[in-house]
Amino acid sequence: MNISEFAKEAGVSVSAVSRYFNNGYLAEDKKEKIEAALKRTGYMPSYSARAVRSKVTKLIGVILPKLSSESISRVTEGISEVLGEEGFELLLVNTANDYNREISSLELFRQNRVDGVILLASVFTDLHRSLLAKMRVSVVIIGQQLKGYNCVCHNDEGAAYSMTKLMLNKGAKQPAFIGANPDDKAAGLDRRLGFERAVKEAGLTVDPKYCEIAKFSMSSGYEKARRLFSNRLKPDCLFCATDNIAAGAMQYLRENNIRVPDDVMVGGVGDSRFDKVLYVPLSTVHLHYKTAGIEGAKMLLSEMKDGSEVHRILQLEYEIIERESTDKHC
Amino acid sequence: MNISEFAKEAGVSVSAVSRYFNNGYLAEDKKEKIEAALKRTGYMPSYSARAVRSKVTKLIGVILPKLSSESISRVTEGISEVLGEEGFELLLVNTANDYNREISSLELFRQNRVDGVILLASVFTDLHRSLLAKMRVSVVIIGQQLKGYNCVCHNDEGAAYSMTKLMLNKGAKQPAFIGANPDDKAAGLDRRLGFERAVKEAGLTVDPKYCEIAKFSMSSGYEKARRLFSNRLKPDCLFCATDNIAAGAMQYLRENNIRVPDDVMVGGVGDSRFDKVLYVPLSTVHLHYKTAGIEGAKMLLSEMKDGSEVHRILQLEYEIIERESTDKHC
DNA sequence: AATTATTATGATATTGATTTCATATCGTGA
DNA sequence: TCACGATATGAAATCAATATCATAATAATT
Repeated sequence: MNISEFAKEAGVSVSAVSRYFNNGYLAEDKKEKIEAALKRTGYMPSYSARAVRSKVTKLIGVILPKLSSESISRVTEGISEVLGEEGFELLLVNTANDYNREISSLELFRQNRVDGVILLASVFTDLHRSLLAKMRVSVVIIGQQLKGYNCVCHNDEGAAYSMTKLMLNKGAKQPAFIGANPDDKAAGLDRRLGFERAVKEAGLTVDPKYCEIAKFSMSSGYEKARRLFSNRLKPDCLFCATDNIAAGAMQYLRENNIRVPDDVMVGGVGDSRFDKVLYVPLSTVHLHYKTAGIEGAKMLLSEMKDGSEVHRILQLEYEIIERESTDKHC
Repeated sequence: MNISEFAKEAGVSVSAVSRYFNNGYLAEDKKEKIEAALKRTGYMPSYSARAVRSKVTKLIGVILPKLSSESISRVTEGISEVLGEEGFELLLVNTANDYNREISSLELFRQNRVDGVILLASVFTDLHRSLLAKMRVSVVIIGQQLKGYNCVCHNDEGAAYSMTKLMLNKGAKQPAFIGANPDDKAAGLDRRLGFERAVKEAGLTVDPKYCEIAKFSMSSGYEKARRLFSNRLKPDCLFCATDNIAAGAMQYLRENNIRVPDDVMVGGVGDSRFDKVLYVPLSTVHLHYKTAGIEGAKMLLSEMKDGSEVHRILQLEYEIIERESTDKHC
């Protein structure tokens, strides 16, 4: 059933029906006629047709590297909370860390499918930049910084610095590092730089033999810990770029009777749900993931409203959470 | 820029452009003209306009009770994998366990917004049923059973039964239970029934004093464990309806020097990532969440293709994973 | 060679809504 | 009483695409 059939059924004009759904001038008796007919027929206006004429889809495209990650789903929850409030729905694309899917979904969002885009990318290439430039809708980037766009990001360098410093302050002399791919500027590069700054500031040197790069999984953390500890290397503190990596690494330590924190202190980033129930509760850095989602969504809404060309970068701070894994007295 | 402006720019007819994007008959030289013009202009056809005429949105509505849950995000990952393959995108609605949002998103999906719907509901009311009946697109339900619809669900009763039985077989005589809201048929009621069947089969009785209902969170599990163990009650095995609840409960046991498994065995459901890195690795039941998403999506695709009125229920089986938390010898 | 199939074409109708426009009615202040 | 703004109305134009249709040009089959 379409609007004109429905209008006939209700005994009013097509315009009246449209006005009913769009808060135009409409006499009370017509409203009643329409409401009665709505109950009889269950008619609903077509969103696609509405979108053609009014150019509003009430859809926001959200591009994610994966779905089953605690940090990402917290961001998404924040986004969904704010946008849901304003009557927007999310068109979610899971790129599964696949570069091509990321590109093709940006293409997709150029087809008048969405009113705005929120991008949680990990890597930016030239192709990303050129596609983003072609976008005709507002774009907000969460988790990374890109000049010319509204961004919400975390102080990754600071978070890594503080956590490493916390361990070095307790007397550690041989720091080790398990990080992420440095192409990922935030979680990979910046957290590495924070680690290095703390090490250098403590008058120590960053030894590449004590540094590993892992994937974002527990099993990868386990594997890299094996490489770090199975040689004659003897790190006395270990900074991991994510809690998942840290949890995997600690599993290796446990299986090999390396005591935490007595033999090695361990620190992570992310404040994952499981941190406090690990066999040694894990010290970590809380990053405001949900807040990032909330603020990113608000930024998008305001950019969509003003159409302002001024872009700003909102960097959220962090909080150190100390638990037993770094509870050592010098 | 719209199709007719673009057609003029490319020097071909509007029909030719439409055929180019829809694999109709088209001569090679026109294809080339169009491709050249595409590069020059960056034209993209409007999806909304296309949807009005062709009644295909290439969008699947997915209704979830929350985003930041490991089990749910695994289901979603499975869904996204299969549907992405077929060129569908997900219109995600996070109901945040809010009954009204669930209803309103079903309403939303009646407005020709999506080609199909996947519903991960926990509770079914009459209003749910009547709205589902009004749906003009295919619907698949994941995680619960509802007559008249294609469903993919887990053997929740069996999973709970087997895990409880495992503990009782090791000599436990005083079983305890921390479950979920029984309005949630699958995770609440069925897992409770499985627990009860195992208890009765072992010749024991289900004592309500040893049963608690928790929310789906670690902190709620902690709280309910406190209530269970702080009285003079002395359970020697504890079945929890989810791993999150179990992890919270174990945290309480640890803080109160109640040994696992020596004093109490603990079993959960869900095979969460963190299970094996808990201070006592947790025995659990693996439910095929991702498979549920994959199979649900496939069901939806085939229902959309045939438009068949035959509905089937696919019940996925489970696998017991034994770890230290139940590793006790009688 | 005649007859079908297949490929190819572009004008026009159609989809289901909103927007515009010309016009009518009503209450209120000058 | 007149003029003006606010309220109200429905026909028709518009949005950006696809579907239909009538028709032409090849290719394949008898």
